[in-house]
Amino acid sequence: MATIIDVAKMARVSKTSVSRYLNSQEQGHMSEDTKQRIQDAIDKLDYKPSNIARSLKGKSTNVIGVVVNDMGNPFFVQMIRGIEMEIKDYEYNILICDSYMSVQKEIESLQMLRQRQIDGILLIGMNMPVDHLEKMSLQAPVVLLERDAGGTSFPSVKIDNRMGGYEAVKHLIQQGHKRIAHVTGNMQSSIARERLQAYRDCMREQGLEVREAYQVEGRYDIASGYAGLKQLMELEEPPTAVFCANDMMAIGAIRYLLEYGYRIPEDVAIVGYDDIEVASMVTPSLTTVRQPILELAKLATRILLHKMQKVSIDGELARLSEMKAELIVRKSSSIPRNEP
Amino acid sequence: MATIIDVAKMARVSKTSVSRYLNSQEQGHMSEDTKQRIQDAIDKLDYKPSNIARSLKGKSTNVIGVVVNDMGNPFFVQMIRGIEMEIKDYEYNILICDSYMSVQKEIESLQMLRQRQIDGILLIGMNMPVDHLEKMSLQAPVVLLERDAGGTSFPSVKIDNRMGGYEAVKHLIQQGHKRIAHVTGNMQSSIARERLQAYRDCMREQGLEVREAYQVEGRYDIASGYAGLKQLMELEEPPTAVFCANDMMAIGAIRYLLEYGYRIPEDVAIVGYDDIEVASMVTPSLTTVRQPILELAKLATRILLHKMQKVSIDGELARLSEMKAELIVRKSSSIPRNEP
DNA sequence: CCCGGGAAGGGGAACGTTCCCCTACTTAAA
DNA sequence: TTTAAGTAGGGGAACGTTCCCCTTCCCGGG
Repeated sequence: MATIIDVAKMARVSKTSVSRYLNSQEQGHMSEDTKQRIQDAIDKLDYKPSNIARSLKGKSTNVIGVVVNDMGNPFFVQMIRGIEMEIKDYEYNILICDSYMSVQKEIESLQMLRQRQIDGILLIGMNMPVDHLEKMSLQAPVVLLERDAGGTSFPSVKIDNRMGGYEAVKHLIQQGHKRIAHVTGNMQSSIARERLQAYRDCMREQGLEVREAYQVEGRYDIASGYAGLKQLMELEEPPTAVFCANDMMAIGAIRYLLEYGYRIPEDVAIVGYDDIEVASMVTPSLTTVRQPILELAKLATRILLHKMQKVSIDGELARLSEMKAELIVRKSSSIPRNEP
Repeated sequence: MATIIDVAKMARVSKTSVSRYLNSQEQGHMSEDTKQRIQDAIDKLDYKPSNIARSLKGKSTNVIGVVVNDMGNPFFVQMIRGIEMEIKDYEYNILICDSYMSVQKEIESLQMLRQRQIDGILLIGMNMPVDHLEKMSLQAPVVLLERDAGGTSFPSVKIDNRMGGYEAVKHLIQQGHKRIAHVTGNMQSSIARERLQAYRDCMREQGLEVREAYQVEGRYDIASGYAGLKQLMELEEPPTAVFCANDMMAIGAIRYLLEYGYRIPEDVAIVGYDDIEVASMVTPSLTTVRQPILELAKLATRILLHKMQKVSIDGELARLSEMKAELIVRKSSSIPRNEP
């Protein structure tokens, strides 16, 4: 690999001049002839400045670290894509870590990012307690995605899970259901807790009984939705409707019900959460709560860029950290109206 | 951030000793007392060695660059996950670039990776011609995923697309279809070309006419499957079966057919490719060709690690670069046998 | 007493940049 | 003619490591 010194030698100038040529925007202090010689040398040697040396000298690495709670979850993976889209016009790149839903792994990833002197950190659906995060002295701005900031001052972009969950349950109640169950997400995650809370609040406020047996814990994947429904349907008094904390589990739930001969939504209605791309493609098509995933990821990224001083963001937007979710009613929950 | 010098000062030793303490495996040449003082200083200062400085001095950055052709494709994204899983026990991290199916972007990404002095490169479904890649003098080992190496010597791990495609089409023929169409992937990708070739070969070998009008080009996403079917069904003599080059397009195809009142598989049979997680969840469930995605990604990663001398791989495995695909017959293509 | 060698540890160059501060030359005003 | 300012360009320290090679000390054998 050619270095700046090789270029300088070939162009018969000092490395300072080469550096100036490369970095100086006004490019003053340099004759056309010199510039030409430098450019020729660069071309001939196929020289590219070393990012490593630059990072060592200056402050920034131009890398953004992304810690994803679970790469098995398409919802989270979609966010990575949103981040990529937002970032691609800056000179940043993304370093990815999967933390496999483990707090230990999260801590290790964060420590690694710190060692790499990353410029900014995006945490997707983190499990770790926020105050622990606060103590970690990671030397870079952090933005939380799909995780609330608790008492801390980390910016956090998420969807209003309360409202989304509330709407979902209310919709089921409006369909005439009374025995409504809930398959939660991984309870380490604050989103799961919020959706559960919304479920309980809505039930109570609408005058329905909140039964402990109707709340089963899942892990956001197809398998745990399947298992959750099995557990629920084997109860003495099984529910007639189930609100699943995400679409993957809802798909698993549908799977279980169809396998055991239940009709959806006549016997059991299902509502999911996320509106992943395939939600409208399964049978029956899935009633769910749509989240503006890409927009969410983009907003979070913009806030991070702002914190890193690369981009200014309008103050309004910076504070708007809760985005609205929208209930999408499809066939898994709504009985066609031509029945009584 | 504390540096090694701060630690050395606090422990009243030289930086050399601290470095020795950190890196030397035998840890000879050092008294217990000194070690203790160094460790205390490290703890007190919360010192972490700078990866950047290490990279500058030594050769390696411990980063693997992954260029993904299209992050919108869950099939590719799944591979990233496989890479993560394989890598997580080494000290490597993954830098991701989405090339948005553009050759230009691919080149830029590769150049960027070179500037960052990445240790190894994984190219997922690259569009660029391989000989162009060969000329690029990227200073790191490369492994191709889902892309054949053409005449070049790059290791390439992929699924035997010929066989998979052949099986898919043969299955349709066995179901009695004669007018079989094909929605291809992005024709810039070699996978798409191989699957098309398999389609044509199978048709010809089974004595069926290969019509140009029955070959429409898609872009691997739901929308282009939908559009492809529209185009096909508006022909004077529409096909009775369609082989789509991936599941996303097959889902789009199903979508179109259902929307326009066709029955699947009675009016039109559909076969996809990939067996993504939701293929069995759509209605009708999708006949498809299953690919061992995670295994594919893991194998490719192991080969790369091998090239980077970090792991030895048994020679057998290193050469086995084509993995077998398997046809999964579901309801989108097979007419229940109780009809005549 | 001298000497050799091993253990413990330190000094400083090198990695490839950037950037502060310096010099040399030119030109024009005083 | 001196001086001031502006233009073109260079020297070298610094960023935080690693690692080669050096010094010092101690101990045992002859």
